[in-house]
Amino acid sequence: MNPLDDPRLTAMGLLAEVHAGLIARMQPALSASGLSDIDFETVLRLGRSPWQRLRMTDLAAQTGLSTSGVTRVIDRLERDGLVERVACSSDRRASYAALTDAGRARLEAVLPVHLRDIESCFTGLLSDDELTAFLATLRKIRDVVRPCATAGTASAAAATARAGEELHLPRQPQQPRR
Amino acid sequence: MNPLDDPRLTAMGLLAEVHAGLIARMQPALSASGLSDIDFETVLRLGRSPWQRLRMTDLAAQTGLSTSGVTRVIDRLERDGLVERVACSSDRRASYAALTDAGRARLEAVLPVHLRDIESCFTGLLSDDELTAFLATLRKIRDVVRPCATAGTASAAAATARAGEELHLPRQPQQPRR
DNA sequence: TGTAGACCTTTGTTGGCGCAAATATCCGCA
DNA sequence: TGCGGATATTTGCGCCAACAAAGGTCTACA
Repeated sequence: MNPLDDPRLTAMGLLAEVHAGLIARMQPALSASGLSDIDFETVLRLGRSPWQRLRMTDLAAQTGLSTSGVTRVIDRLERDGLVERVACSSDRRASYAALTDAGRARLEAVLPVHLRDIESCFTGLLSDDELTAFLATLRKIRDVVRPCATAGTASAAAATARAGEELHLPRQPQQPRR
Repeated sequence: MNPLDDPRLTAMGLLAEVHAGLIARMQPALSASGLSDIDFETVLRLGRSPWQRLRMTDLAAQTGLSTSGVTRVIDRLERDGLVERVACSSDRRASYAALTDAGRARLEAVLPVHLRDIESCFTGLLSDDELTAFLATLRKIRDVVRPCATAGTASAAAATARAGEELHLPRQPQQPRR
């Protein structure tokens, strides 16, 4: 049998195809709201974070972008008024990217149609049991390939101190990023 | 409940995270062989195709790249001697990208470690039943988001004529790509 | 206190990719 | 045969992101 038809390659290809296909399906609704893919992810992550803000570095860790990439994404979003930079009072090197009211509004405006997209191309295709099993499998893989993607979230902060009561979280010993 | 914590967003995020994480895990082995991610996909798809060749347009359809993107990928691979352009005898507009012996060798050299990577971060984590169910779910989604990603493959050609006997497959009525 | 090293962010540079336009070719139809 | 529209590939252009370097700041330790 041809080694190029190995079922592991097929499995990997299938996963990539599904991911790419889903992204392509979501794209139109997002760009209709003037948000690129990565813009949306950024704004969403900010919206989900305590005080709707995140340090640049944490945003980079969560999104997988380089820190310079984050700088420019926030440049664009700040130019459009969806995000603003806020100096960090406890560490003058750092700055927060904080969602503005306009950013929050933009996010909430796209959300319904985006959720409908996910529903119609993904979650809605599966039975409850099937979806549950699928997500459990994904989590199993995620825990192996991405052990530390929670920088700046409540759970990560809780690991070091009672979190969320002060905005300037103490530095935590970050696992080397490679 | 915060609409930003909708389980559909979580599901989508999980899938994206897994995909990105897996890609990141595969990267080192591939780039150690001098192949970028997209290079590897291209070479692999050529290797799997009849006569180890594919028309530029079909390659674009399979990879999701634009046709100009394919032009430049093949430019690079041809410069490195892994692929060569072959004129199509039945259609002087078209050209094939054909895997060279060096390309085939390069592909077979990376394959073992790449398969081991997939095994250790993905398929090897799951029981047989779990993997089967996972792939079935992926196929279900794939069929919805990507109904036509088989351009230039045997199955696609078989739909129009007894295929594979002549290299210059007859044009098939391509579903509009948008 | 002073200093070395780590850390956070930004900026210059480079390479990749999509879009639109240009060129060559094919095909159906009068 | 000759023409118009469709198709295959390439090229010019602009945007986006990674990498590397630079400047400012923090922290541990002597």
